[in-house]
Amino acid sequence: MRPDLDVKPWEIKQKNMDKFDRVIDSSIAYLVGRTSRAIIKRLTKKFSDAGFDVSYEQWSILVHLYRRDGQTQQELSNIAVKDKAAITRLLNVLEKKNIVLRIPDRIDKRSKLVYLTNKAKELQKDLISLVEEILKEAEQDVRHEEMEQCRATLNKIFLNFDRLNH
Amino acid sequence: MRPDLDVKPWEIKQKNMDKFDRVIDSSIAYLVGRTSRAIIKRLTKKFSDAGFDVSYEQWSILVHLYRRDGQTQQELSNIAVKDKAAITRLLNVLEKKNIVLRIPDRIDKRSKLVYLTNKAKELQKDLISLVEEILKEAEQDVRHEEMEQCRATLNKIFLNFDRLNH
DNA sequence: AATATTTAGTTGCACAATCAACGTTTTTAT
DNA sequence: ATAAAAACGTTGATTGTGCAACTAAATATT
Repeated sequence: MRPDLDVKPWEIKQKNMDKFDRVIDSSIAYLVGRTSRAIIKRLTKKFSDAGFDVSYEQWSILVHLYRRDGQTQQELSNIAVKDKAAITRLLNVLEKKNIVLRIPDRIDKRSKLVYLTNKAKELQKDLISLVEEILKEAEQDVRHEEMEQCRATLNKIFLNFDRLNH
Repeated sequence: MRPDLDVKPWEIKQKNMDKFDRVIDSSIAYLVGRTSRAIIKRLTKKFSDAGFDVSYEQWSILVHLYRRDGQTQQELSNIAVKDKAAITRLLNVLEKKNIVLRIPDRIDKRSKLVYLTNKAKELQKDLISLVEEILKEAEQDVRHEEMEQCRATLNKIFLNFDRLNH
């Protein structure tokens, strides 16, 4: 019984309770991770229930193109904070679905410019509506100022790590 | 040039700038997503630089076992907010690395109880130190109250979606 | 001008996440 | 007591991610 174990779990719990509180529950890493996954799950379901064959990850590229299309893959990689290889593959999928197209840049032949198709523009209104619904859902019981403050803090934390990651 | 495109990007930008601000930059989904990825990247590097062959995902299970081992896979799935299939596979890896072991529950024969090995306990102190360093890094320029508030808000948001996801 | 370095994008590899389907065991309902 | 429903864990299929190595093109160095 309880092989390979010389300390009982409740003893560990006693000794390190405060430490674990800091490292787990109250850890910002845990909180942002599970919140992120919960949002992804919700968005995935909303899109799919509404009959749109667009994954969260595809949306996360698409939304930056709705803001401004004709960006290079590198720019998309930076703004979406994803590896450029991930961008390549997401664009492969989006291109196969006829939602974007890649045009080689005439000036800098290394680059490709990514444009939205008409199909993407047909989707735009509906997808954005769904996402706005989701943002409303997120804000239940959260005052406007509180949300603003949370965004600001998350931004600081992101920048702290982003600096260290480069 | 600019094929399949009847609206210029700067026109889109003009028309919908406020909408995109809401849907992208200031969107909680975007912020938690990129923050989560930045933290994972940092932790992955810290662990690997320190010579520990433990991924972020493996750590995210391990930490809950450090708090209390002998939990079922279902319990781990709930607390880590991951699909039980994901837990199965992460435990396969951790078991192969001799960090955990699964013991069938004598009472409920459907369940398996997951225990830490001595090797896991040897890692414990070092891994937790590294994570505490990371949490410190996150808090640069963030006042204690501010971080508390952010955690509280994230918790609310998570619960809002968690409710909808079930 | 020739060479070295950097940059953009792609591919292979290893890893992880979710969903659905399945076998086994337990619990609930009839 | 038996049958139906639910719960636990595993597996297969599909999708997405990051790192490192690579090709082609642009920029910097000398």
